[in-house]
Amino acid sequence: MAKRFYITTPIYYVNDVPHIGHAYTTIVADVLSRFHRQSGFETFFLTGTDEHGNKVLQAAEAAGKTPEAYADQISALFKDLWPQLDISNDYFIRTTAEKHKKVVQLILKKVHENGDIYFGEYGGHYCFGCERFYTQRELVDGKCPDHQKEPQFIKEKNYFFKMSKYQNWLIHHIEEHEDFIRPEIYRNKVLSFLQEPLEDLCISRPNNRLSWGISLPFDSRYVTYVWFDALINYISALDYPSGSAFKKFWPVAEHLIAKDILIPHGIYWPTMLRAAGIPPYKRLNVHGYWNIKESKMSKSLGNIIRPLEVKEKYGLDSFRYFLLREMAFGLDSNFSEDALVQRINSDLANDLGNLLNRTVAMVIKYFEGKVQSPGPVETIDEALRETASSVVEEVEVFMREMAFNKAFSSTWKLIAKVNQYLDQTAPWSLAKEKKQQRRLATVLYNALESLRIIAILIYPVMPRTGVEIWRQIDLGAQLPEQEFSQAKIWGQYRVGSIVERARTLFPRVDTPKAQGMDG
RNA sequence: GGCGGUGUAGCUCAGUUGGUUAGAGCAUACGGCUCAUAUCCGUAGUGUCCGGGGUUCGAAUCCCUGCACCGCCA
Repeated sequence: MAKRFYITTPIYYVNDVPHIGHAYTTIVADVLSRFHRQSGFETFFLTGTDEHGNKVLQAAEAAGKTPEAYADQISALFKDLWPQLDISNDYFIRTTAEKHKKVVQLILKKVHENGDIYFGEYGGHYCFGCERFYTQRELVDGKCPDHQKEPQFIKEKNYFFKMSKYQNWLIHHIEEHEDFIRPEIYRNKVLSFLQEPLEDLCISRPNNRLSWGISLPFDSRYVTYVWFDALINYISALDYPSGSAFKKFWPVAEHLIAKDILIPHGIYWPTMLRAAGIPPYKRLNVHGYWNIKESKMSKSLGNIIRPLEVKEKYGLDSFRYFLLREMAFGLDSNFSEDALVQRINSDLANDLGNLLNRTVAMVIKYFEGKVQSPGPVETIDEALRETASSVVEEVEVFMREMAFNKAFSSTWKLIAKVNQYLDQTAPWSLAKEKKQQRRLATVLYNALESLRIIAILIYPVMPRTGVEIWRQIDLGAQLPEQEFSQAKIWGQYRVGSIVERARTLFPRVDTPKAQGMDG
């Protein structure tokens, strides 16, 4: 059985510029992809942009552009951002791509022919800006909260998807598959949502009101609305129905989303797939929000965190590490520069960076940079090896569970253990005695070997740092191709390597109080 | 209004099925080392486990109730 892994991010809507939320989701997907590639999985990592709808059309008009040109421009903002955050996606899907539109129409046709799409009438308070209906309760002083305008009551005929027909099947499927939606709190939310009767889903808009969309194959007076367009990207990118990528990767599909789109992904999408005769995805992974200073991030509060600004100021790997270390997957977390600086100084500069630095410095000082072969194993060496081995095992389990905070806290147990090991074996004292040269060589070898392993463990989240550690300890640039299993085998580090003292891994951030980016 | 979540050390949080003196990291204080990015190692803490009531030999954990904050739904 081939080991395969398929991970998706949502496709991001192009009326918004990239912020920390987009960055987090995409970085998590990247870390998972790198980890699975390390673990020998054939991996497909998908991200992209959602480009239809009125908001895009209006923004295009405001900018004096065609919607095509405008979508190209904003889509490129995302596409160009990802390489700068070391995102290793295999494909970038756009909903305006021909291949996507074809699949959307194919699915619509299929579901329509199966009798699961019908024509009906719907009336309600409609906000043209949002291109959606509002309930009375959602309105603030009778006005749309986004546009501060009174919605109009309209009645119109539209196409509906018989979602209700698949409600029982879906409940059953979720109950049978414990891992279908995780963490559990989101699985429970979906199940409790399903306790009420599902309404059918309105899937069209008349094209005289919304022209920027994909035409219904069975009625050209309408375009499809939102979900039958956007969600289908996950299979159109794989060249559904006959593409080899679809056959290989769909059975192992895992989606990654923030909690705001739980219902579309947990309910609409599986029922759509069912109606189209496609098996459901394997798993939906749901994460929480990044709050800024205890409040929600929003344009109106002016507290948008821009990923490239953080990278510029603190470095990319630090940012990636912080995001994964600080958030318990599934829960909300707070982003603050103070917390980021604290992580950088204590975890990265003091613990990890300084460990590499002191180890390499001693090899240079005592052996002119050349790694000597180790001597007999002592009890304290054995304890270090055992810690390394148990940490590697824990990290593997935690990564599979998406418990990144635990995975890295575990990795840091090993880093602390090596610092402690150096303290207890005191190589600087051994260096003073001629007959302790072999013991000195052993201690330094063990520290370097630990660093080799640590680099493999941190590679998914901090690829640049991992590679830099390997370079400094003369293991070359092969870390990205290194199997995770190599972290499990002690003693891989080559005797005779020439270590190199290069740049500081993480400079300490000494500003007493960081400010500017979040306030 | 209905449902759900959260409330534990100064801060961020762990605490499995109820079981000894409630934990980790950071921050703080003191001590040690000097290879290292004034870094590292060790020691020390401090807690009305949101309030009240109950079950139990025993409750942060289970039940009831109140308060605060958050989310989803109507």
